[in-house]
Amino acid sequence: MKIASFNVNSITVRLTILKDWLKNFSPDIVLLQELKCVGEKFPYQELKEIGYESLVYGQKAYNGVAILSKHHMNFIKKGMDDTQARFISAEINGVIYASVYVPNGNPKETKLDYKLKFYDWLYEEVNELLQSRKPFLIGGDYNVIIEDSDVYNPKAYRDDALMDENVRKGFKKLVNLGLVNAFKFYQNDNNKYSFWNYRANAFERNHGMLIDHMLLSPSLADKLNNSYVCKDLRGLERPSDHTPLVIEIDI
Amino acid sequence: MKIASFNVNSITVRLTILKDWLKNFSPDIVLLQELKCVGEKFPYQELKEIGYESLVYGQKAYNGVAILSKHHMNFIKKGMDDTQARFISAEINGVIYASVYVPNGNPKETKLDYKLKFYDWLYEEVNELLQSRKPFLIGGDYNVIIEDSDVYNPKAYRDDALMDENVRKGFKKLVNLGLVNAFKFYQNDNNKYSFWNYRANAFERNHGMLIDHMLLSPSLADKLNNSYVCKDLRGLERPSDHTPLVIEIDI
DNA sequence: GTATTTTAAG
DNA sequence: CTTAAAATAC
Repeated sequence: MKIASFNVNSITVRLTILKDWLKNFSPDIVLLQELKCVGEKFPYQELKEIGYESLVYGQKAYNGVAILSKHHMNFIKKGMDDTQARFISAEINGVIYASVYVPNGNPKETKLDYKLKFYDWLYEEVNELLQSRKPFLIGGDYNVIIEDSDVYNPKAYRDDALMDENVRKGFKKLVNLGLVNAFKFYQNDNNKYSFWNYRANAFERNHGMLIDHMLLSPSLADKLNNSYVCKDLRGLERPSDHTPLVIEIDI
Repeated sequence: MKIASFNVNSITVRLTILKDWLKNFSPDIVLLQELKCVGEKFPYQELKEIGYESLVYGQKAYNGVAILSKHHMNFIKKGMDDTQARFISAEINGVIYASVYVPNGNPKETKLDYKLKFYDWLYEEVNELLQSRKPFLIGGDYNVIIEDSDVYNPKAYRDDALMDENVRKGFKKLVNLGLVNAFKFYQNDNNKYSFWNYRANAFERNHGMLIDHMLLSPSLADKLNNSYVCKDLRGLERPSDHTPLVIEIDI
């Protein structure tokens, strides 16, 4: 079973790339972020025609998350609040899947607090999920560089909200609840980053970073077989600045 | 010889339509309005490659006029002032050609005055041209509906700056200096309008108006053979809201 | 650098 | 309705 997380940076602009990828790559479940699209305008029908049901928490100009699935889904919840659509979860065949878009947090003066508050909220969510005793997975754009080797030039990001000490702690606290950061077990020089800035030919120069992650409950982690990014999508015409991050599990 | 006036509503967006038309229709001289483009970004080279020299009075977001010619041009002047690029003139084989983009004048409360001032300025320009004793032609978007039959629904425009009494007088004063309003001699039910609003399927319903005009000095008017609009351009993908207005003269 | 919104102009 | 710009976000 293939499960992917993909920050599309506008579902509208990326629809062709997304559909082509779904058709060729055929993931079972896809967690989407940065739809930049309200629910009413989400392309439900176009995705249904190629075999995917959609569950959407949309928003006007920013944010917006969704879950696509080949299998039947039961909606669970949206979060963190009504003002920013950054979390949605669903149950599929007894497993809970969540798509998360953590705030970027820059500039720190005005936006870091909300990001840290979001991490606190996410911590409580994971706690609830653990108490449910169901297997689960939370994938998405966590907007955190968890270690210096995850970015081409860590010094340039020293003061960025992506590398903020408390943000890193927020992420680490999640993992330390007993989750498995799936991609980290398969990361290597050719499978290292999930994001390349649009500016300054960052992709061509491989000036990327890893900010998308897939966190698995212990029961799911037992079945983990592989994890990688679909780097080729970043080289297409009008790409997202993120690539899909994929895990393969034995269910 | 075919001479055309065409409000392109952005030279950038209309470049393909314009070039295709130039190649197929092959006018000798084209007066352009609403370039919405600064001189530095004008597509001189692309037009030169298909046989046209360009003389441009550009402006950033609005206005902007130009003259395209297959024949050698001598620049004469730009006007009316430095703040709004709405007039440019050149001499070609002893004849003076001017491209004019009269202000729309709506809302009247704030913009009619400048429009009337522009008509006054144009009146002085025509006087100077008459005194030069050279044949001349001033074509463009005059933003005036000179008679009620020139618009599909005159009542709806009763209070519009396009039908303002003083605007009509301003235009009539120009003509009364002894100019010939070329299109009027050939206007008929199939050759009636030069503009259709983008809104409400105006073109499909033929809800158009005539606001582009070509005014000829008496010496040129003697050689006038025909005048018409290239209505087909309005039916293309991403058209201008105006069509080219053409005259044919015997020189 | 890419994408969306808002505003202005028509 | 279409275009362009400016502002915002990332």
